[in-house]
Amino acid sequence: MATIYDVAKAAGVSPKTVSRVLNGDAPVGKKTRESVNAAIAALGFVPSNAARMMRSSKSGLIGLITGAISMTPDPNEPKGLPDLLIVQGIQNVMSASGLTLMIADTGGRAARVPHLVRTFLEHRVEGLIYVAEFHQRVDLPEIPADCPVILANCYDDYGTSAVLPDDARGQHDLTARLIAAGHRRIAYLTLPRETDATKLRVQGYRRALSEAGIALDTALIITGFINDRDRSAAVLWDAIDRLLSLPEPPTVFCCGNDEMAMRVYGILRTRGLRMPEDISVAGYDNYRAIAEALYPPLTTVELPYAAMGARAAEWLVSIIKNEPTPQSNPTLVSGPVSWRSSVTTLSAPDANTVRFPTPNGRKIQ
Amino acid sequence: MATIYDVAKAAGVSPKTVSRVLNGDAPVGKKTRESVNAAIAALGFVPSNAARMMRSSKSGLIGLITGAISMTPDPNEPKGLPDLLIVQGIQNVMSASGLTLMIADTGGRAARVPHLVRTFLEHRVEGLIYVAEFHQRVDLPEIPADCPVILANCYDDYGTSAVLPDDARGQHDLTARLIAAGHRRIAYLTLPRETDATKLRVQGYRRALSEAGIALDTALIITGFINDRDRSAAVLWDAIDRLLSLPEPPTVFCCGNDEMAMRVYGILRTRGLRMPEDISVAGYDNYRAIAEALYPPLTTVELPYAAMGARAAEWLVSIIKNEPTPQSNPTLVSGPVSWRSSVTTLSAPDANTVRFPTPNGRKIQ
DNA sequence: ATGTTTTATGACATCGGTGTCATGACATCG
DNA sequence: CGATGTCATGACACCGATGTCATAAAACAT
Repeated sequence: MATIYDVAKAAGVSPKTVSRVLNGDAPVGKKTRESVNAAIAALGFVPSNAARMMRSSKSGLIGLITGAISMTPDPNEPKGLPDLLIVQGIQNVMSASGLTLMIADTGGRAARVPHLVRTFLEHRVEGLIYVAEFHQRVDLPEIPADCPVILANCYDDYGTSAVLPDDARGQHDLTARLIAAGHRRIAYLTLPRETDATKLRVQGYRRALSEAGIALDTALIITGFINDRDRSAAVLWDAIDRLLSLPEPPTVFCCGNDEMAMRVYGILRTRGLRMPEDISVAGYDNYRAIAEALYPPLTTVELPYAAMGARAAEWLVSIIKNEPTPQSNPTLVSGPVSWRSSVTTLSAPDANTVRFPTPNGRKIQ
Repeated sequence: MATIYDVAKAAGVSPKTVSRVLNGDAPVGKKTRESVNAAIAALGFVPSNAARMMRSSKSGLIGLITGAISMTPDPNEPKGLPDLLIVQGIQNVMSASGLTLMIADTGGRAARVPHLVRTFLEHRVEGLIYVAEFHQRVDLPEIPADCPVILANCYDDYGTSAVLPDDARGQHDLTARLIAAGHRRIAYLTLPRETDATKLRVQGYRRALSEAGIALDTALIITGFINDRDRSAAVLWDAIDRLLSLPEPPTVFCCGNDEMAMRVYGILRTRGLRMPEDISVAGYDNYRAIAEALYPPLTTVELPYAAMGARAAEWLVSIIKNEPTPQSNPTLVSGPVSWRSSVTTLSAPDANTVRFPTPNGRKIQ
């Protein structure tokens, strides 16, 4: 690869003059500039970032660590991919700020994180963002204080800057909308109960009920997904059966995510129930490949991944540029309810009885 | 940030000795090593990659350009994300080879590619991989011959090394399996006809029919998806209606991808048809979040994204290491058919009549 | 004891750019 | 016309590692 010296020799000038042409930081004679540019083109010269960095000690690099790209050990399991939208949101802000994003992937092994952090520090990144695949607590290795860190979709015990989804508000808003649509018996099929998202969403669910003066019936809250692949399907079937056989069954099923909602569609159909006439379903995530393509399209809550990414990136950029950062920590980002036709409006308060299907399906709506 | 000179001073040795401790390339006295390590720890010293690179002119970096992370202008549209599995496949191979992967994203704008290539060249990457979001022809800016390039999921007109999915074989194998299961009237709802994937898959479909001695009925091949968001849904409804009203309607619908299959499920259900008793459905991609969660689970063809990524990465690594590369160009990678219960086996050859649903749904299988 | 390795360490140049300062050629001004 | 200022350019040091070579001390062989 040609160097600035090669270019200088070819153009018959000093290396410093070539540098000036490259950076435009001092006036250069027109003829000189032309011959330098000709030499650069002829030699295919591209300046070395490493050499530049040596002097300036400004790398222009931001390190991003994520498990998103290869989260699961199973190579063909793209679940959880929506959180890549966080990366997209970050990317947009960074390229607008003239910073280069280096993305590294844990390959699903948390043990690789220290190594990745180390590699980034060797590259003298000016900041680090850690993106988690779901709302969770994390524990990163120690990072020098002069390298600012932002956690996206996760938080730690040391008060590191964090951007999180406002799960409590999301589930609250959805539940409030369901209540406004006339629903009173609202089932909630949760993700694993120990997750932060579930704890917060249950809080939101309860708050919405209490604001509407509806008594909480804990029988309506059931875990609908567990991390055991083999048993998870059975758990969901069982949860739905229990809910449907309640003396006063629910009129709507809220699901921990859109994929669960899709499974619920299938299960309810085998029970002879039609959506949304017989029973309503709502999801969470607004995972559009599912929510829009399902029939009927799914009412769900948007997990504002792209916005979270953008907020995290803006926060980091403002820290690097030494601008004031009015962010509260953690920063909560909320997403809107996406209202689609999987939820029906119950006009009469006594309408919440499960009706049985008519002989053959009809086109709905 | 501390330098090797700071460490040397703190440990009372020369910088070169610190370097030896860091790299272990020459014997160092035990006591000396200990005091150097202590100084490194005390100062939080991390060697600068830039300075290292200056001397060695080995960057250990691989550049990866993709539109996968932010493919769509619409910020919440994660369609097409499965191709990130290519990135995952690459990542695994690279980290095993001790190479650091720098990922850059086009942000959906092809015009950004030259800038990204330039940035990578400034970082002196030892190789480049371009990952396309779907099987397509591309046209990259010129890249110096000493920087090897691999195209993944795409190809160009200049004979650049390319790794592609074997679409013809995938659709052939699926069709052959359907024929073996007794199907004779096999509908094919394609992706846009001008795409490479569709052209190749139609070839595979036709070959499977001709191998089985079944006459081709072009009325069974209809475009089921167009890139116009507003009209695409109508196109699919219309295509299905036309197929169902044929004098001899199909017994199975092959779809251009799993998401289309999910939509087809919904449409067929509104027509009062049950899967798979009344009609079978097959997809393409093996997008598991959909294929496994749908009810009934979807028969589909795996698009071997992870394997393609791995092949591309291995190819690049062997070029960089100057090893012989027995790859043919393009390298075609094929994925297996994932046979699930959305396709029924037709025993009697006269069984291919559409039956109408029984009064209420039953649990299937 | 002397010669020969081996071990342990440092001095110094080098990689490819850029910052600092110096210099010569003009242009401008009082 | 001389003093001052601007323009265009080059010489040289420097950023932080590492390769090369030299050298002193210790270990080993004869």
